[in-house]
Amino acid sequence: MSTLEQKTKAPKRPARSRADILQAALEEFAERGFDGATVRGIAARIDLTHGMIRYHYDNKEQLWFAAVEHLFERQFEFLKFSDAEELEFPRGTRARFAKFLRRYVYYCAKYPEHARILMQETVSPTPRMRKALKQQLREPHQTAVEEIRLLQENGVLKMDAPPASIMYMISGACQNLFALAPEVKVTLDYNALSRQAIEDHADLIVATFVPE
Amino acid sequence: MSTLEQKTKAPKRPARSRADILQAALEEFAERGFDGATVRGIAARIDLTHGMIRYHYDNKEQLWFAAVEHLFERQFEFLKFSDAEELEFPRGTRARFAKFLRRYVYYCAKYPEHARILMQETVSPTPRMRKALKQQLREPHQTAVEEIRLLQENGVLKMDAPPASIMYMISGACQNLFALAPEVKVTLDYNALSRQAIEDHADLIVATFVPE
DNA sequence: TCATATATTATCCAGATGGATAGTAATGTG
DNA sequence: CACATTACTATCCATCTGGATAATATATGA
Repeated sequence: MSTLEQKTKAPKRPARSRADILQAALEEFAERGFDGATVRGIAARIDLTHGMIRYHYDNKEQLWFAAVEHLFERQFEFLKFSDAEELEFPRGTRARFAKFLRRYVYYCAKYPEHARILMQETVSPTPRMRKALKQQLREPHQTAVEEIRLLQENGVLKMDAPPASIMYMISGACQNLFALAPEVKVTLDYNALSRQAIEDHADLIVATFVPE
Repeated sequence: MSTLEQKTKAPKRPARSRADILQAALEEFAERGFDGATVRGIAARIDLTHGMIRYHYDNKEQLWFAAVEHLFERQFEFLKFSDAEELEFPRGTRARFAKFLRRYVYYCAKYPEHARILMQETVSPTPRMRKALKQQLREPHQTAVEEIRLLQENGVLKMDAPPASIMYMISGACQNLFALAPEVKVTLDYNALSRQAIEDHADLIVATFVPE
C-alpha cells in the first residue's frame, strides 16, 4: 500500500511519480553505493527536498529495498518470454537460449546500473540486505541453473563445468562491457552504448556461447 | 617520496606498514565505495586512529589514488611473464593466451576487490579520477587490445568482433564469479572461492575462449 | 464552502565525517 | 646525553547526514 497511490479521499497529486523516485534512487545507489548515496542527493536528481523522500519512504534502507524490488520487476518484464514465444521456443533448446542471451545483452546495455548495484551491495551485506537478496535472487538464480543443466543435457551447452560457474561466466561476459562503459570510453575511446556496439556484442555473445 | 619510508635520520619505525594501510583502504573502498568509505573505518581495520592515516596521506582522495596504484602494481607483478616464460610463450600464440587466461582467473579469485573497485569508481568519476584511470589503465588496455588483434590475425581468436568487445567479454567472464562470490554463496550455496571452484572456472574459461 | 486527506516546505537535531592542529612518545645519531 | 626526526595521540571544528516534526498548500468530495 504505497502512500503514493491516492485512495478514497485523495486530493493533490504528487509532482513526481513513484517510478521517478525509484529510478533516481537506483542511479544514486549505483553511482555511490548504499553508504555513499544520500537521501538529499536522490531528491536533488528530481528536484525534490529530502523531506519528500522521507515522506514516501520511512528510511534509507526501505528506499533501497523498494528500488531494488523495482529493478528486478523491470528486469523480469524485460526478459520475460511471451506466451507465443514460450510456444515457439521450448525450454532447453538452442534457439531459446540464443534468443534469451541476445535479450539479456540488450537489457545490460539499457540498464547498466543493474550490474553496478549488485556488485556494490553483495560485497558485505547487512543481515537485512542478505535477506533481501535471498528473496529477490534465489529463485530466479536457481531456475536459471536448472535451465543450464537442461541445456547441458541436451548438448546445447557442451561445457563440462559447474552450472554456477557457467552462469556467472556468461552473465559477466554480457554485463561487463556496459557496466564499465565509462571506463571503456576513457581507455579505449570505444562507445560501448552505441547501437552498433550493442549489436556487435550481442552477436559476439551468441557466437561464443551458442556456436554452430 | 612516501612519508612512510625512513630517510637519513629516521627513528621510530611505524607500527603499520604502507602496504597494511593500502590493503585496508582497498578493502574499505571496495566494500563501501569512495563516498561511503571513511578514513576512520580504514584506520579501525588495522587498529589505527584516523589521525595516523591523515598523517601519512594528505587527504582521502590521495589515499584512494595510492591504493589504486598499489592495486595495479600488484596486478602487474602477478600477471607478468618471466623472461623464461616470454621465451617459451611468444606473443600471439595460443599457448600464451591460455596461460595468461588461467593466471588472470587466479588473480581475480585472489583479489576480488579489484573488479569491485573499478566497477564503483569508473561509473561517474570526478575529473581527477578520470585522469587517474587514464594514467593507470590506458596503456595496459591498449596493449591488451593489440594482443587481441594479434590473436585474431593468427586465428587463435576466431571471433569477428571489435577487440574492445572481446576484451570486456572475456574479463567479465573471468571476474564475475569471484567478484560476486558472496552473492553466489547466498543464492546458489556455491563456494566460488574454494580451490576446486577456482580450478573449475579456470578450466571453463580456457575451454571456452581457447578451444581445441 | 468547508472539512479532509494528501503533498510539500521549512526547520531542527544528534551523530558522523574529513580535515586541522597542538602536543607527546620513541629512536637513532652526533 | 642531547637533539633531530619520525610516529602517534588527543583534541577541535565546520559541514553533512539521516531522521524528526510542525506548519502550510492543494485538490477533492460532501
